[in-house]
Amino acid sequence: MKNASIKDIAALAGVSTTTISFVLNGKAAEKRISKELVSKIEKIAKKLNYTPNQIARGLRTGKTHSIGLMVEDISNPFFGSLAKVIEDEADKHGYKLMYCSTENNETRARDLLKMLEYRQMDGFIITPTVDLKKDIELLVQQKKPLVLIDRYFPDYDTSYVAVDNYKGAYEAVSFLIAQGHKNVGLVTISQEQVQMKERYRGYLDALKDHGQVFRKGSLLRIPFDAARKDAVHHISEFLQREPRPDALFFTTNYLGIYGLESLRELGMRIPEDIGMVVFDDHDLFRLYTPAITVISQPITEIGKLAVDMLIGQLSKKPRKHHQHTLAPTLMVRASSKSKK
Amino acid sequence: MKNASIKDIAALAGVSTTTISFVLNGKAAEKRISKELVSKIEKIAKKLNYTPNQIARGLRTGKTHSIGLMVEDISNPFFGSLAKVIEDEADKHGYKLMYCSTENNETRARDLLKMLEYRQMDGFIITPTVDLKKDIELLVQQKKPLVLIDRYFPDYDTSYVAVDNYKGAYEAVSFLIAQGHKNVGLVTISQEQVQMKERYRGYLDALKDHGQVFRKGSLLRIPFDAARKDAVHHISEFLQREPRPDALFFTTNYLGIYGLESLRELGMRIPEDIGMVVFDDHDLFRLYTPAITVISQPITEIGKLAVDMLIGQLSKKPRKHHQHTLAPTLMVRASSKSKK
DNA sequence: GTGAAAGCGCTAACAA
DNA sequence: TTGTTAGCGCTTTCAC
Repeated sequence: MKNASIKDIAALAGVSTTTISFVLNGKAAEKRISKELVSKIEKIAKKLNYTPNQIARGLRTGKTHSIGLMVEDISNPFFGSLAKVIEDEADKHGYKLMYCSTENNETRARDLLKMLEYRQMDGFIITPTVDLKKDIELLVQQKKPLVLIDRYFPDYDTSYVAVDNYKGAYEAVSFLIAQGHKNVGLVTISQEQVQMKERYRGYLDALKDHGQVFRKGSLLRIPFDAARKDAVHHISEFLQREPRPDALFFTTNYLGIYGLESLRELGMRIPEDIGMVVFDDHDLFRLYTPAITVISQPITEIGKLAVDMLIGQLSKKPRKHHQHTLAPTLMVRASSKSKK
Repeated sequence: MKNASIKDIAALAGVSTTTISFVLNGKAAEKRISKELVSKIEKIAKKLNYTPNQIARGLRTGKTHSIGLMVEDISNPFFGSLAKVIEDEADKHGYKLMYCSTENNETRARDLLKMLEYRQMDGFIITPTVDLKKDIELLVQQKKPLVLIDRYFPDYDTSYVAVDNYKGAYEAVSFLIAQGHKNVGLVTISQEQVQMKERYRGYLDALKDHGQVFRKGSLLRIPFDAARKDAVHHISEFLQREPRPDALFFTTNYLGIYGLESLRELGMRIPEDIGMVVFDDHDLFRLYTPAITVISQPITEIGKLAVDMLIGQLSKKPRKHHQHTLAPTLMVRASSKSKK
């Protein structure tokens, strides 16, 4: 059984498709179509189980009422939660999401962006990979509604909502130092994303401002796409190299998780043997014993803001780019020495 | 700047849109279009940065190459991971996903399904809510490609891929009993979903088969939409009612997480004060001290199978419904007494 | 108050 | 080897 079309209704009602279209789009009053006709049409539509074909409508109106959402990895709870907030918020405005995970793979990200364009998304909310700048620029030039989240291009003017990564990292590391840790190491990923650079910079400045010197050996970079096992292994090796760090700052939640695995393998105790702070919260960190201190991002706020900004672009003609940098929160828990 | 259309290319190349369409759809050879023309057209297309409008194409072909994915909650790592597998697998076949979270809300689920239909999804992968049966039946009647995941309707014949929930629960509870627990309680949600019913049944049968009697007081049902705080509170109360259970089986990962919070609040030790097993794995359970024994679902297999089944339906005409019930795995860790 | 007809961008019979 | 044309389902202008 094919789906009923506006034509079928027209045939049954004995009127033109135009009238049907008017009625079904709530323009009956405006067009002063008779009450009887309206109710007759509505009855037929209901009986035929009519659903307007959004593809056809989209072709005609140029609007799909769909938003393309590109995150790094939907299975990461940070992005999963963000996606959910975005979905809810978009829904309030009548938009649906087509989503995809870049997995931080440049080629994949580029292909996905193309696909989203092909599919005529009305707007985009994107966690860009480093090399996606050119493609993003193109979108902006074409005046496509677009909001970047989680990261952005420092030297290119787009709308984005991110978090003060520098500040978060600075606070995290300063906190570790204030708690009495003498040799804070950094575990980060090996990609040059702004937010990671900022977290790195925050780490360096915190060391400097508190009279600690940065040693190259205190830095561990793990490939983004490293398998869990390999990543854990890297961290374990890192932890056994002299001079051993007495605290670690992890720049992402999954690195923190790997870290916990590694510490457990090595039988190291937190915070006696090593202190730690992680960027991004997670159920695991909250409930771990001892509970892990984290830098927590305001996920709901990020998501809502991103959608609202996009909706703004979608509706208003003359658009300006807006940048929002939200403050992350240091959630002090028990994963560092107590102050001395 | 508007997007270039096939017309623009045709105008520039001085040929008809048909020819352009053939060339751009790889039918140049078949239609024996001259090499020069082909390369000329391709050059123009590239210069105009041409991207075919999939909406228009979709309208014409009736295919959107999109799959509607409805999960319970994308921010739950179980569904997040599943979504990722599905996305990857669908991508291999050239399909993109439009996704949404039902949040186990019937009205919402129904609306979302409608939206996915409006948007002419070629097929559907769905985690249905209990009352969605009628709507699903309608889809099946219309011969829409459809695969249910995680749950299904026992009395309605559709394709689905799920896990042997009964067996998983039975094993979990039998294990707890075998480890010496005398009073195993059940913490589940208050909705009548098949998979939950099955887990409940597995629990009851395991008790019976091992000579334990079921007491009503050993059962706690938590509303699906309970706020974290309330849920934790419920569990805490439950744990303080006499006679206290000496082990708990949680039917979902988030219930298990709430449980952990509750136990921590009450200062109860695992497994000395209470043993536990959770249905669904999670980083938290794996890394918690002590590590929590779980029933783990084969997420990758579920996702791949679901997509492959759907693709099968998408391509082949005469379709049969296939049901797959995969075996979950008991991952024994340290959250129960040692055998005595 | 209602209808005819054009057209959104693309594909695919059918022609030439 | 290439072009003409109709049409996918809907919206919308203009006409009556």
